[in-house]
Amino acid sequence: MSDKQPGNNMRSLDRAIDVLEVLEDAPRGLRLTEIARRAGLHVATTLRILNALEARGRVERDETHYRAGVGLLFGAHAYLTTSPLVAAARPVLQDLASETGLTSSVFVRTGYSRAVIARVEGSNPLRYELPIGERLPLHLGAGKILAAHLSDADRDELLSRVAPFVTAGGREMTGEDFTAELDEIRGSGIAVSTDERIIGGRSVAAAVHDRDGAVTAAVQVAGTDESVSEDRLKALAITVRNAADQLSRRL
Amino acid sequence: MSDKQPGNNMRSLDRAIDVLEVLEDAPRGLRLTEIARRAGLHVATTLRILNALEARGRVERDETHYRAGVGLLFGAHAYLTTSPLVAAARPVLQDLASETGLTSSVFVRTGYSRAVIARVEGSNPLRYELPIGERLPLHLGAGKILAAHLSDADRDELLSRVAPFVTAGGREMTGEDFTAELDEIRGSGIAVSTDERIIGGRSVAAAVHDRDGAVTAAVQVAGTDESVSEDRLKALAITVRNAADQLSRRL
DNA sequence: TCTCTGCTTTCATTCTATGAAATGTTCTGT
DNA sequence: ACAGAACATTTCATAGAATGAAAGCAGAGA
Repeated sequence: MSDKQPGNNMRSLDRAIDVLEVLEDAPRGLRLTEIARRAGLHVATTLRILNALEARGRVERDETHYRAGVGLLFGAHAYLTTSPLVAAARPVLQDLASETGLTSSVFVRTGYSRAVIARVEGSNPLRYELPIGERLPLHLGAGKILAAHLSDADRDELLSRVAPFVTAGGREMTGEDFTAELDEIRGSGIAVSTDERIIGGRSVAAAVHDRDGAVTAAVQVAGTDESVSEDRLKALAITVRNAADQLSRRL
Repeated sequence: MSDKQPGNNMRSLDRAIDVLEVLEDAPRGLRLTEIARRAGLHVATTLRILNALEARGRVERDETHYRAGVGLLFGAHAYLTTSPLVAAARPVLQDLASETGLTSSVFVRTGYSRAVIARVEGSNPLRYELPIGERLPLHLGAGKILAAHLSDADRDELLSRVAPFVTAGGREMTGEDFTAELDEIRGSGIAVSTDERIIGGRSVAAAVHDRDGAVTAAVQVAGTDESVSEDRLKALAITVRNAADQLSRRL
């Protein structure tokens, strides 16, 4: 899961997080052996970690399977209520959604993934389920605008993890293709994606900068390829960039 | 924070969770020394834990303060999408809310607190903010129905932590009062609360049992003391109990 | 400038965390 | 029903991670 980064002490804690990440990425419960395999840990070690986490409500189990526990809710709640970014994002998304009629979201990068941290549904709210906290790829959709501003080392690491890949729409991308696209995105400041993560879906995203100019988040509008039609793209690009800039200013 | 339970290995992991819990309970960022103080740990230890957590996105910091990190969202998402209880609760709450017009919730106990794991707003949705994952007391409101079914040891531990206490409405409760009320609640299977956690608020709650008969969750309807009027209580008690039983059967 | 408070680093020691292996348990297929 | 495999748990000796004291820094305030 995570490469052994030299200089990082606290091995058992680090491994516990490995275990948690395995659980977080699984759509259903997993057995001990499988968790150990995916986390790259010894079974005995994995068991001890799971027991410790279970004792604290961070993990739940039935007879045979382990899954995420209720205790994990507290952390998310704390993040959503204390993060200045989340607080700043809400009103911006509200405006963006009512102006465009599209579902508007803010993403943040963590490691080599991203997470939705705030979302306002557009006029036709597709699904009820709130996707906050879903782990999404950094190389597809709005993730690209975040990927485009990675350091060289981080970008290479990302490439080595995902490239080459195929989008949901069937487009094949090599590492070179992807790097080139990221350069383009960085130039224009806008990432447009069609059929990348979901077929029939299209999105427009722009980067949010913190006070130091570092890219910390992305603002996105998304919809079907009909609601985000080709001839709206130019206008949407401007709108989304404005929203992103507005959010940047609020930080 | 957590008593040293003998036989629990994985000390550093356990302490890391102590640190996380401190952060989760803080309405805003905290300084290193303060976190160490609240968690009952040495500053150096606390710092190492925070660094390890920060490296994994579980904690964020600005110049001086630490707070919960984005990485914590993933766990909550995983819990909400994989927990059978959450899945079973949703339709039951939907029915309950439309039948009563009241905000309907399911709570789960973790340690000596509880968490909202599912909620459907009633006819007058008070607040936009989604409270899923909020840590709430076990001795007030719907928490009582969970407290009423604790083991003797756990109940004593809870008492030692909170009793004596005063409700939001100003009622003073000693440990004996509280124990007596819990006995009553256990007998009737229903917990009614007025002005306990919030002034002007009233709720009715019933217990959910798993296959083994253990109490695993609580179903609650809540509103103002006007919307949950005295003369509705009898009918609501039956409705809520039915909902709880229905949920029990789905597990 | 000096002092106080809080943060970070260093270091020797201890005892936690570790993995191999043995033991116990639950599936699977015949 | 049985044998064999796969999985889960416990035990144990050892390595080295985690620990806390103390020293070294940095920043705030007087």
